[in-house]
Amino acid sequence: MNAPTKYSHQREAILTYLKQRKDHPTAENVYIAIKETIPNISLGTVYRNLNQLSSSGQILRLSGDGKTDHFDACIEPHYHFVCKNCGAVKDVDMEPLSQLIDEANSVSQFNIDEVSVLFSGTCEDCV
Amino acid sequence: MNAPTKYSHQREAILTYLKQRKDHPTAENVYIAIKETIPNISLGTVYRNLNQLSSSGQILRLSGDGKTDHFDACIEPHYHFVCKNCGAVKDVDMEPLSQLIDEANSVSQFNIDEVSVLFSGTCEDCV
DNA sequence: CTGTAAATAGTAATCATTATTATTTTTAGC
DNA sequence: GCTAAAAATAATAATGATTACTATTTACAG
Repeated sequence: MNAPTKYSHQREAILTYLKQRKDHPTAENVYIAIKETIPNISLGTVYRNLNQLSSSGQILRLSGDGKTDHFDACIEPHYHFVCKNCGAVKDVDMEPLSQLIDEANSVSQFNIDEVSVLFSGTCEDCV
Repeated sequence: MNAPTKYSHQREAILTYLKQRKDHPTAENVYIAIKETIPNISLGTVYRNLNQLSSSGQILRLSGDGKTDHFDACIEPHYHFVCKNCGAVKDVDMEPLSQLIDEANSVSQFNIDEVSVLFSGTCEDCV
C-alpha cells in the first residue's frame, strides 16, 4: 500500500481547479492558474500532486502529444483529440467502445486493463 | 515543400535496423545498436533522422507512454500495447477499426486524419 | 499541547530532445 | 575525375519538462 495521504490545501486547490475546466491543462497551466490564489505555490508541488492524484485514480493523465502531459478530472472513459497545429487537447463526444479491451485481451497474452484512444488532426480554430 | 533529401549512410542504417525489429526501439536504443556498425555516429544524428523519417511517413512515432518516444518501421495502421511495469511497447494483433476516424469526424468539428490506440496493462514477462 | 510523518517552497539535478557550428559527404554539372 | 553548393554529420551546448533534494512548515493522532 501507498503512503497515507494527509490533507493539503494545495492539492485540494489543484483538484478543484481541474474539475472546473473542460479543457485539459498541463502542469504548467495548473501552476499558473493556482498561483492566482496561492501565490507562493511551487511548480514541484503541482507536479507531485498531479502525480499523486493520477496514480490514485482521481484524475487522468493524457500523454501522447509527444511533449507535455495534460490532465483531466473527468475519469469516465472517453476519447481525446489533439490538434497537430496548436497542441490543444479536447474531448471527442462519441460513445467509447466497450469491447475494445476485451478484444485486445483475447488476441494477446497481455493483461490489459486500460486503453487510450487519441485522435489527431486540425482543430476548428486552426483552419 | 520540404528540403530535398540527400542520401546518408546513417539514415539508411537507421531505417534498415528499424525494419528488422519487431519491437519498437527508442532513439537511445537505435543509437546504441547503430554504434555497433557506425561507432562514431552521433545521438543527434539519430534523432534528426528519426524525425525526418517519421515526418516523411516512412516510420511511425509512438508517443503515449509519457516518457520517451518509440519508433516503428511498420506503417500499416495497427494498435499498440505498453507495459506499465517494464515499459515495453508491443503490437496488438487485432484488426484496426476502420470506422473510428469517420465516426469521430462526424461527431466533432475537428478535421481528424489519424488515430492512435494504445492499450496498457502488464505484459506476459511481468507477472 | 506535542511529536511525528507528510507536505511544502525553493532550488538543484536529471532526462529526453533540439539547436548550434565547424567539418565532411553527397551529388549535380563540367 | 574535378568542383562547388547544399545537405548531413559529429560533437557539444542549450532547452524544456519533470523529478530529486533539503530545510521548513503543516496536518493530525494521542
